Amino acid sequence: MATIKEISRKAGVSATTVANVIHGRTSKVSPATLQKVQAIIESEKYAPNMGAMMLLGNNSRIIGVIMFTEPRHNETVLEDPFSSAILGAMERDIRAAGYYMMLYVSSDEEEVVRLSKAWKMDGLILVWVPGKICSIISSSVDVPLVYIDCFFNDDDHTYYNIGLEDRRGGYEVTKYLLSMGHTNILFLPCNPIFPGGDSERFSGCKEAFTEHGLVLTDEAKRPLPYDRAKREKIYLEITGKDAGYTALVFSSDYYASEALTFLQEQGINVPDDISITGFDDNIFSRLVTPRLTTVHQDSSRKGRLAIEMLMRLLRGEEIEQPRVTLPIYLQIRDSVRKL
Amino acid sequence: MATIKEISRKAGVSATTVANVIHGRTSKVSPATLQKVQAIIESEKYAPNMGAMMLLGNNSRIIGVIMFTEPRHNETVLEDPFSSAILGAMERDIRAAGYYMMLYVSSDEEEVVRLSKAWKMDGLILVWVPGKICSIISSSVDVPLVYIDCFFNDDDHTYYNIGLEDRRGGYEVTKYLLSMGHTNILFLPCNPIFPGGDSERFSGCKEAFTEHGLVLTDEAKRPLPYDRAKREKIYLEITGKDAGYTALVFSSDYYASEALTFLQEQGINVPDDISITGFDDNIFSRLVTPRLTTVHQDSSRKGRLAIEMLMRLLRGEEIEQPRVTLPIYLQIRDSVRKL
DNA sequence: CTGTTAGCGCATTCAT
DNA sequence: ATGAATGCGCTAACAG
Repeated sequence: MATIKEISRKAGVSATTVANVIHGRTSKVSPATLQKVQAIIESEKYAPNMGAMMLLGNNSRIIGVIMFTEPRHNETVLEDPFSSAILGAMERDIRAAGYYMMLYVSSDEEEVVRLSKAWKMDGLILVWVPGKICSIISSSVDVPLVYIDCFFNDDDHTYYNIGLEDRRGGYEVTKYLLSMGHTNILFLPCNPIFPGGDSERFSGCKEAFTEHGLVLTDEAKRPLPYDRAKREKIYLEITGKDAGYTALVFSSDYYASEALTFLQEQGINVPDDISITGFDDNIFSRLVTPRLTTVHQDSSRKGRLAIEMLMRLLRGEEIEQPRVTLPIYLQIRDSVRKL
Repeated sequence: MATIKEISRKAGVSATTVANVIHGRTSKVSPATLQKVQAIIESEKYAPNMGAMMLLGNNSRIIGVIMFTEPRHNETVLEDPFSSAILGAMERDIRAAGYYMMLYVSSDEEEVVRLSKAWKMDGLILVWVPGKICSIISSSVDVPLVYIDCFFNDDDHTYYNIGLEDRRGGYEVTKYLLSMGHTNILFLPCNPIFPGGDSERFSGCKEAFTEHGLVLTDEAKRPLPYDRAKREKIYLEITGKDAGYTALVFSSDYYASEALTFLQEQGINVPDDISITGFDDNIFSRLVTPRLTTVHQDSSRKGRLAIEMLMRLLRGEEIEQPRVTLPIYLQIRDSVRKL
């Protein structure tokens, strides 16, 4: 509430002197005044008006964190431990760097652009933005931008992205399934939340089949709806005898765990009746019984690296590697049966 | 980037006219000018400078969401589905109401006060703030404040809080355990994240014992440390024969699931060797085997109600019930054995 | 060492 | 119907 002007009035000095004290320019202030002014600043609990700062410097120290997801899915998106881990890591590092975090869930690029301008954001983190939209945002926003798990179609801009070996993830898990004798698999992406990554992962699956002398068609891909009841219907359908699948390849531990638990409750045994694999290797995969065989990724590291890169960009440092691809590895547990 | 002034220059009109167009005061602008100005606003992608707004109106449309937790715990706090659910709900409703969400994890009340002033926040949501600190914050901040899961010591202020029947939660679960023959129980709070609620829950446990003609002493309370390895040591220790406990009463599904899974891996069977109960009834409780008997609460509703109350306060509406206590119920599943 | 001033972008009041 | 002027809080350049 207290402004510099008020403090200067109370101290009987000019606003500049107060500003000098605040900014530690002690050489420009006499010790006596310094003491007096500091005391008042303390007692008045002075806090700079960020609005004035924004007006002045054209920046705000706000980092916008945009989860690019459909509104209807909002309530759930933060509930996936994958999002939470990224978010938690980013919040901590943004704060540690002396910035402020504004969190926004939206799938409207115009809104994102407007937001970043209105708040004079110093930088943006964008999660799960479809390729075409990345280029729109990149060309409309003129502050540092770091994407997480995005895939780009053009090379007009230098995109900074923290990604993952998605393709290799799909490849490794499928290769493993093939080695266990599974040739009838179904890939279940969490469409449309993460389109780019899922198609990469599916490509990896196909690659493993090809290498094995087999073919995996697009028929082997079944996107999961947002509605839980609908998903459960699908789980039953695809585990029926007619379907003939021996393994379900999920694109997240979240849905894999959900399916595993649901199926067991329905008397369908995992992995005896059907094998299941996940993706992420988050806490869910260790909680369920049987524990999930899954593809490991370090999601909180994604958040950390994204902020680290953004801070580098803010300092104007050179980025030697604008596109980071974090490694995955196959975490074999107990949810796949050898045929 | 484009300012009103720039637009007015391009349109060859005054800034006031542009402002009139922006604010829909069409009666004060001729149709021709309106058209022309609107076109330029559109093409320039005008976005108001929130800094100027803050300076002008002394408010910012920012809602601060403060998770009051120790720094070292930061990375984990958002990973508990309980936090995520609240957070997801709040983000959505804050955005829907045309406000912006600034997320901050801190356990420094001075920092919180400074933050709220610096950003001229319109309102604050405070989660898990210890009682003494609530009164400090409430007296230092002069915008609407809604607490979540906080407990207050004084009555100097009108506190707005979205709470839970914590005591009854502890009571119900303990009564159930007693009815199943368990008289040697250990309560495991997630100290010190949630001090008020945990002591309420423990009081409920004691109450059930008293009602049953028994006494539960403070010995039956064992706070869990942040470090996972240390927790696992505790899990082993308290399930040893020397300890003699027949049931572990956790204060969150998060730790209950962790313990359950860990113990099963160590060859300690749940519920045959030891019974376990959780608290929250989140997704974890349905994922583990055996499924957790737990105390149900609707955490996303907590978030929704908090924002709803804050919006009422912002509109200056009367709040008939400043302290909401959401109901719990006992969700019986399979993690407790009848002795 | 200390004070004065201009200007950042905007809404508002008061002219014209 | 349109425009000019003011001030919100702050910093930096400049003047004393």
